[in-house]
Amino acid sequence: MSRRVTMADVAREAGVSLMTVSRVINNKEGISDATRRRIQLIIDRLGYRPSDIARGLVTNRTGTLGLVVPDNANPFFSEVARGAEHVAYAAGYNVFLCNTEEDKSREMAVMRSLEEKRVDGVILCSSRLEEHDLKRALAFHPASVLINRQLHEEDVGIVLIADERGGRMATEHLIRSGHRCIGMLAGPEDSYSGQQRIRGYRAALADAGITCDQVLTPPCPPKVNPGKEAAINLLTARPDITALFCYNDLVAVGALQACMELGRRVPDDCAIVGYDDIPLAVLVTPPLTTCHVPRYELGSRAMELLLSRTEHNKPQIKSGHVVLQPELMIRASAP
Amino acid sequence: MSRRVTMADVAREAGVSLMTVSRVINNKEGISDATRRRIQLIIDRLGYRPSDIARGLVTNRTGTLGLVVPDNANPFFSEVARGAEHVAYAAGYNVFLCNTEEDKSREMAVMRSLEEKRVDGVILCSSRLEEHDLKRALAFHPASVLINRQLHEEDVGIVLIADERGGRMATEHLIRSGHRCIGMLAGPEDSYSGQQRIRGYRAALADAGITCDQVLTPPCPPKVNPGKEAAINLLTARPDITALFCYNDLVAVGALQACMELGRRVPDDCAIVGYDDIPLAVLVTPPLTTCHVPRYELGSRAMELLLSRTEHNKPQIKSGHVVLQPELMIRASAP
DNA sequence: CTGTTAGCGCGTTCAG
DNA sequence: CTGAACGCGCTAACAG
Repeated sequence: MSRRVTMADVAREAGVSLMTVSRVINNKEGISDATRRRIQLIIDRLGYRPSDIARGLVTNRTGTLGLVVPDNANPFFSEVARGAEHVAYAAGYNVFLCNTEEDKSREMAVMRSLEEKRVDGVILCSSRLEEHDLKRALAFHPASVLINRQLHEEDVGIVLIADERGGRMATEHLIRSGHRCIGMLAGPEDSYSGQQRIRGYRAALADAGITCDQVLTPPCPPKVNPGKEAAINLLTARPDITALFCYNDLVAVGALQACMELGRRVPDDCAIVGYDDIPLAVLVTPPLTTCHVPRYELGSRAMELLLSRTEHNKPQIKSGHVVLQPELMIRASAP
Repeated sequence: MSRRVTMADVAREAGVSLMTVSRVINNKEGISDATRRRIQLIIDRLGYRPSDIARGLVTNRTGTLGLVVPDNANPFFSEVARGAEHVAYAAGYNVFLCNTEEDKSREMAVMRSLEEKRVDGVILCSSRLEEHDLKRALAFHPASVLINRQLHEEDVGIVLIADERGGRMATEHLIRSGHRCIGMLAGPEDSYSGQQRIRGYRAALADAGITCDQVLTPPCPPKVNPGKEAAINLLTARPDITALFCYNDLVAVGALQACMELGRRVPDDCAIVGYDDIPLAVLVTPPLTTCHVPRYELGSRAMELLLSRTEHNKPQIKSGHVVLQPELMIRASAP
């Protein structure tokens, strides 16, 4: 490929000025249909592609957004991403999907890189950053939305799951089934949603007059194998536990495997409740009782919020604060 | 936020010229350590971020690459993406992860959008495009690599799985176990890897002296539910089938569910073999016999190839053609 | 309806 | 070791 076709090439070929070509490209008014068609033909023939780079330099907008998630391989986040991307594409935006791999310093690095790319806005999902760093990371972005993370700050949209309520529902379900010694595999300690779920868990126990025990809520990375390990440790240390509430479905699947390995039958010897309701939840044996979370909607709502903050012609979405409700799905792992 | 901090602001503040600042940013030689440190300090204090947009306009490089996959929610592709992104990040690149949702027109649209973003190169994974469209789509990109897709064209890197061999291994395993009527849920008809896997399947049957039957290889979208439907249809139409070879593990899980619904026990009444060996394969009951594919490596090798074609200082990787080997993992669904 | 002028923020010359 | 001028490809604002 010799040299890229530029607007000037098209203009010369058509015998018009740059502006005329520019107007055709951007579908602006004030061009006769005849010239418009003629120029479009030349554009197609030459294979001209407008440069978003050059355009971005002058308009100060890139048509690009950032979406930062802890782990793209987790079906929870890939579905959130689907929701967000769908809305973004429909509005003509592209999105950088960035993985932090549950790592704070990578999260900071990613945010900086997105700044340098001059994205028009960012969605930060389940950020693990401390408040100070988070504010700094957001400050230089033209618009931003948080998912699964609270922050007291004007100018940032927030989309949350009612996780305390979810944690409470899950735990109450286990209590109603007669369980009195309920452990929780609590997920990452710096996860906001994890903290909320624990609150719900504790509140439910307290309401039932069951004394809480710190030992019963060990943290763990939110994946299958760490969940399995944590479950083995907890169930070995505390054989009196008859039920486990898990930070998410991946951890719950790990717990399932742990029970199998320990010779504990699910749900008879140990009931298990997950969180998220990812597709995997109904594919394992027994199927997981879990808190359903509207994952796609989490992403799409966040993106709508972001776009409304980005495109000033659109009516700003009234509330910058959306709370979505979880729903308990009762299946065989904790009937 | 009032106005972005620019290089000029830094230069003015430091009492030096733009060039001096530029040299510091890009770690170029010919700056005294003293000034370098002094300017770095000012950069940090002002929160200056170099604009990749402006830089891209002059250098003609964006530090951005495209990665196009059919379905980001499929664990196979998310792992390929992990491999590719890991290599890209290590080399200082960002990547646009783009979903086509198994749709050809979206695939074309995505490729065009990537052109306009002026990415430095593209990896196209499991492209469904016809040869003509594919060549056109690649032509305007400075560098490109194909995964799971053959194409006779100089200047494009290719990373493949030996899928014909994989299909053969899977089928031979079933034949060795005594099966004589083996169906195949063949996946998308326009998938190159699907076509290769069918070839392997047919070759194995032919070698064993088993007559092939077109009816036994219905295509289906590569997901759980379509796989389930296809399996129900096939097993209902041909109850004499005692084994199914599936395009991928998602389809195989669908087949598993179909068998459960039809009251067929796996593997006794119907053996099932999948493909890919995604994490889910060992989580379902019974665990799937499947062809393991080095998914992460598929992505990382492809990205290495792409970078070697993008960065002219690096030694070009000799062969632009990499073939990775699958490996049969024998588990309970087809012992 | 179409063209002209100016500059977006930076890196690449080439001179000091 | 440092700086001044120029242009990357495009659009905004204003003329005609």
